[in-house]
Amino acid sequence: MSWTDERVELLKKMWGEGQSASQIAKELGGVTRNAVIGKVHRLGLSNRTGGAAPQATGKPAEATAAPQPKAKEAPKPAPKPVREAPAPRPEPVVSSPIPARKQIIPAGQPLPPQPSANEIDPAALAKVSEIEKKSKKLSLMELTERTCKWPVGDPATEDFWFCGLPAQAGKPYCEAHVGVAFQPMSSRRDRRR
DNA sequence: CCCTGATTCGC
DNA sequence: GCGAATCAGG
Repeated sequence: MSWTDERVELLKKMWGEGQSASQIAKELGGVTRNAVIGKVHRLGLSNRTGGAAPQATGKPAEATAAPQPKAKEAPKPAPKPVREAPAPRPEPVVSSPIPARKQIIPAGQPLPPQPSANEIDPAALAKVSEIEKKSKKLSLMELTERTCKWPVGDPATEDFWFCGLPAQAGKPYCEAHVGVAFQPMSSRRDRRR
């Protein structure tokens, strides 16, 4: 595989979105995460750690200030007659008059219980809410053995994805979701019969 | 152990 | 330019 314009473009896009190199590699196909990282660096992307780029072991340790031969402005006249105007935004998908909360039980394996009126650590719930913002929003096919398979949103709409954050080894969920998925069965009052 | 990006260097 | 190997860390 070679770095065609389209592939590079996708690389830039995904990298910009904060996707990991390995995920980008998987998306592109035919390349490893190393290839992606290498390309990222060659393209001049990477962290803008304006500060310092500390080397590994104290090997090199020289070159105080790298000379920047970039004395010219970035010419951006590229009219790029290719392609039409970028697609607008197929956004307005959800927003149907969905009554409060749907209690859909999709056929298939029993999905983990969505946080509801259950008795779960408020702290754990808060953590879940927080990490959901950072979720990779993976589709079903993008899940791997080591990505969090916690479903988010409503499976009946487009507003649905899987957490996708790195799952703990052996576990199906990431750290936060493991917290709410596996309860240390505490709030179960001794129910004598 | 799983993962992350960063760097090196032969090709 | 490319990317596997390696490194350094979480």
